[in-house]
Amino acid sequence: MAAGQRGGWQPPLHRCGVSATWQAVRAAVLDRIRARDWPPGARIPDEADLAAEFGCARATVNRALRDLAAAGLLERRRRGGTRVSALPVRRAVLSIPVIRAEVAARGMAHGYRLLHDTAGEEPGVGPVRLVRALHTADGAPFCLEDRWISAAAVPGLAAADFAAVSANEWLVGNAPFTHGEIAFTAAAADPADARDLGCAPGAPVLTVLRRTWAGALPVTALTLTHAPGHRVTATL
Amino acid sequence: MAAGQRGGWQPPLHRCGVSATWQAVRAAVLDRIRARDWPPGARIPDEADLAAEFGCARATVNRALRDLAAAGLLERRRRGGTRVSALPVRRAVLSIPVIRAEVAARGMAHGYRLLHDTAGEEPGVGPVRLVRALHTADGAPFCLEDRWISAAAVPGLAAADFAAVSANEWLVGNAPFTHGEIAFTAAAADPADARDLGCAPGAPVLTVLRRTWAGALPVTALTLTHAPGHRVTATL
DNA sequence: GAGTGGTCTAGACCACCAA
DNA sequence: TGGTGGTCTAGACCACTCC
Repeated sequence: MAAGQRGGWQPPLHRCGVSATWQAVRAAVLDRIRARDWPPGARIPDEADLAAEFGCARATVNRALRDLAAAGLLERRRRGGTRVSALPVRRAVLSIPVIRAEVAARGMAHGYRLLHDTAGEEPGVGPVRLVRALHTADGAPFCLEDRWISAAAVPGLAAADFAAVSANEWLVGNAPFTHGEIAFTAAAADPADARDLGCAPGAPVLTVLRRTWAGALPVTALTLTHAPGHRVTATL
Repeated sequence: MAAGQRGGWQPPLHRCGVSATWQAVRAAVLDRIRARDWPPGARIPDEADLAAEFGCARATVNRALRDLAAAGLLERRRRGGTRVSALPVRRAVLSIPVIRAEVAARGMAHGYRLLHDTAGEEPGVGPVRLVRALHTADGAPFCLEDRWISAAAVPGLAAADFAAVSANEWLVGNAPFTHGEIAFTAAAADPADARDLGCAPGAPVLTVLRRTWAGALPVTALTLTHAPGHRVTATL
């Protein structure tokens, strides 16, 4: 679904109740699913029927049902109709801001220090720039950013000054990507990370691995090692 | 957008190229953003102008732009127009299947054992059922499920047999919720967790905290403690 | 083959908010 | 207050896929 529609929301009262909005249709369908009026696995009426029932256009019903399908509550197939998911795979939207914005959103002052910046070679990628930096929040270590950046995929890379602007932020504006993946895992802080993060060696730290591509070309891969206690949250 | 449209996709060739599809419009706009034809922060033409340019209906442009806004690449405001995000907050969609399905998706056999099941009281919630269970994958510990379930919010709770069906799965069909939150953090395995998971005490483990509500009523809260090495992944 | 969802169109009204 | 996005409509054609 459109993430922008999440959060506090008021139903628009167009046309003063003359006809249903797509949100109203979505709510009505959701109620029937939850009331087990339409039990898991059951097929629900087709769009034309629902449109007639709700007194709206088919396009309105379509939008409502598409939204519920995107949320994992319905499964739709051409010719096969629409069914209530038997085992709904709920989906949560994870926001991934620039680290500086993430720290600022917590009401803290963001700091940044470049730790290492060298040239290297990444197998299967070619020449890369290797960067390690520390982000701080109100002066305390927030997370370590370890990454390589492909020289081939990022024109102007050599000229970037990562002492002045974090690679995290510079890349946002200078290295567009088409797709990527992200993974979360727990790890024990290794001695170097522990030193830079100011925590005990072996302390459990949340690491975020991210990798992006521009088409078939790898752009960058990074590991964010967060200070102990860090949480990543999302809304269901 | 509809999740069903992700993945390998071929542009529909309706009308043999006479007019643009919304995906084509989205791709064209994306190209201009990436080419910095429309730099970060810049205002882009309004929907009517783009519709004229692409030779399609405004609704088609609207759908394309809404999709890009949902992905965090555009910011739209009535009267204010549409702008390219200066600091795009990328969004990733996290799938949250039932644990049994998650294990099965990895091609492993799911196992389940109830460890504890008692009545209790949760401050601010009232009487709850406290459940602790272990999920296994091919016989090896996969994750610990620790949760409370509100008796007030879940009719039929007392009759549920969590030795036969995991609470995780039973709740999917029996305790609909309206909203919830999820958080990831790294922790050190405490002695009890270490024993049940078969890992060393103090080992770094990924914990997932989840909490759901039905309207204003808390439904359940759980902690999933995953075996060391576990990863949670999503696509950008 | 035929039923269902996916999408496009052209027009319309409305809500919101920046100029 | 006017311009912009948000949405609805009624109709249409098409793609997919189950029967």
